[in-house]
Amino acid sequence: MARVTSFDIAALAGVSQPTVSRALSGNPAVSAETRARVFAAAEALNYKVDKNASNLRRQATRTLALLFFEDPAPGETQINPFFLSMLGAITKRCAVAGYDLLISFQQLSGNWHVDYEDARRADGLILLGYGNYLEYLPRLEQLVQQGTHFVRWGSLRPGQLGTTIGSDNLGGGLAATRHLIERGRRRIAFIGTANEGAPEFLDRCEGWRAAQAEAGLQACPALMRAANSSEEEGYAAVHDLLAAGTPFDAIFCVSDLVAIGAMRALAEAGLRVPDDVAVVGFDDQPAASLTSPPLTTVAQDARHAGTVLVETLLDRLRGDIPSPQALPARLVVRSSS
Amino acid sequence: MARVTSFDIAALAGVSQPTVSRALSGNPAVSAETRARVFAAAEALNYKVDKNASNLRRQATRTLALLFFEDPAPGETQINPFFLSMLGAITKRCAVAGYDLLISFQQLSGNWHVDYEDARRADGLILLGYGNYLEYLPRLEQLVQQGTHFVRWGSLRPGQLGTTIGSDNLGGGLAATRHLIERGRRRIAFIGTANEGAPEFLDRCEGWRAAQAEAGLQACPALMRAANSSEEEGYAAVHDLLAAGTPFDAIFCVSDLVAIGAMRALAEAGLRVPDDVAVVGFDDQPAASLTSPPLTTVAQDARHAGTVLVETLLDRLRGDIPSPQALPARLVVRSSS
DNA sequence: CCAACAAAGGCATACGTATGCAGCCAGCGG
DNA sequence: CCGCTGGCTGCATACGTATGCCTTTGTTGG
Repeated sequence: MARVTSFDIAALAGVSQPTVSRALSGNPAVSAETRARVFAAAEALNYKVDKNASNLRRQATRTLALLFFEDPAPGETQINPFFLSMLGAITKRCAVAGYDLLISFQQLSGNWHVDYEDARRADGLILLGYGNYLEYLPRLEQLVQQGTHFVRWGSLRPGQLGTTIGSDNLGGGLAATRHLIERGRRRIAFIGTANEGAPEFLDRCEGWRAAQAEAGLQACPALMRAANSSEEEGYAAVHDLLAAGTPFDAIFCVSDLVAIGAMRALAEAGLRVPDDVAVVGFDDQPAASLTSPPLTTVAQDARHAGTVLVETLLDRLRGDIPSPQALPARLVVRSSS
Repeated sequence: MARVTSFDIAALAGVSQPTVSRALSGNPAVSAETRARVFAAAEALNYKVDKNASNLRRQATRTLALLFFEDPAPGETQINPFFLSMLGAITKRCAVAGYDLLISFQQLSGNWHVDYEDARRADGLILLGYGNYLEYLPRLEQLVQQGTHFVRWGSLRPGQLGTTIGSDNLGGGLAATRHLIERGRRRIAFIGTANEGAPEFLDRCEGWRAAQAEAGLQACPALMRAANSSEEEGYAAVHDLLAAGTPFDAIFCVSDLVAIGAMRALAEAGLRVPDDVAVVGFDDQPAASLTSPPLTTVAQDARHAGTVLVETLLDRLRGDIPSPQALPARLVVRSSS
């Protein structure tokens, strides 16, 4: 069963191969009746354009590549559900726009695989993932000079390459902490890594600080503990916090997973949520509504985020220069606060 | 900045373009020193093969396509974490094998997009997802005749196209139910859709039935309720079960999400888990260990499953005909039973 | 009635690679 | 010394499409 090519269509429709190409791509120089004949022939033979040939000729790929940067933590096997939901939305939006999506996982700890390989296969790149993959951005600079566009998910900072889309992490941190203050909490702990290696977390931390300043309170350094996005680290952090003895009546965690670990540590210590300690998370992952008590958290809309990422990238491909965009982070109040 | 082609490498290395091609693809007819010169030149110019041209010439794509069939349930936006973990493993395994992965979401309810389009872009297909996408398999038959190979994740039944890989659903159902019987439960409910539209669930149901038969018990139809894989349906099913009045002391649920919903319904009715009613789920999703009490469940190793899928497909591409394979489903006992 | 012009479609070609085939040269046996 | 073999490389070409350019035909205005 030989391949069906545009020459076959041409023969069947009684026209030349170039006319087939023009007809199928909507070139207005083709008359309506010719176009109809071509379409009928293509339909009859179940013809599909060979994208390799088409892309080769046009020097474009109609493909976007998603580079997912994995957490370098060894043994880490779970992918954050947040990113996965995003992936679903990205995939769908690409399909709607007629773009293919190529997925590539990048190990931050290991070698850098992106270089020209991926760039040649795709018109644009979407950067996504854990950790501070920002340090790799300079290596993208040469790609940009070759005409590759990209967008990335992360923390909005000035002077970045490509276009950055991210949650309003500062606003989310503010909302969460204000909420705790409104509920009468005065000694609010912060659990999360707050350094340049995790810019989003740093922004959330800044919200925690600013909300307290607004209320005339002072963020207490003794109530900060580092934790990346895992339950174990959340557990360990609160365990440590309790051992240190500084009193606190609320915890703002940088992610739901951390919050779940935190609640486990509190329960073990015989503390009640929210009576003794209120807990607020971040993400609104599915698990957040399943904890006991259900977790108050800051919701990020992963599907919307994915859609915006793709649309922004498509804008760039069209030549526009879209501005960075902060997506809303909305407080969802449940029973843990 | 013009593209770097194999002609540029040829010029720099002082050889012809075909020699470059041969050297880079490891053709043994190229002498070691020539090969070294070519590699050095390619390195110097940061040359990467143009896959469009390469694929066009070779009539192969070095690409696998993942067709994900979505639940037709309207408004369903969450992707099952199980599939998402699988996706991660699939992606990684493809990368290791030097294949690209193209991802395409298919709406069962809507149009069928696979046809020749995807097939032309990929050497092989991986079918994955919810619902009974089996009914679409006949449409793949013509693809198979065109030389496209595929593997699918699902329930192992004889006479299927491609190669099927799936969990040992029957064994998992057996293990879960035997466990409940060992713990002294005698009236075990089954929550899950048990019809041909969800073959995996049907297999799990069969395990439930068989384990009871082994113990001289009889599976009670009055203790069965339908539910697909959502918390709401699990909740509604148990709600309904309680209203019906038939007594029961255990529930085997087809998924963790259903089990979580079930536990919520039990809690609302004032029943204690596991004292009054034991609950067992299926999947061992991350959320399973976070419920209170932590959920006993049947674990499927999603990452392993993804790896096996890719390896099986690669076997097929090499011309082997791998057998269907049932992957172990292992009981994880926690406190809900 | 002819020139000028627009519409429609054909011709030729290029995109970058991989490969069948032929050629060249060195080595070796006769 | 010649012919043969085998290792290595170059030549020519094909993969299937898209597009610049030219030709053909029909139309219109002067």
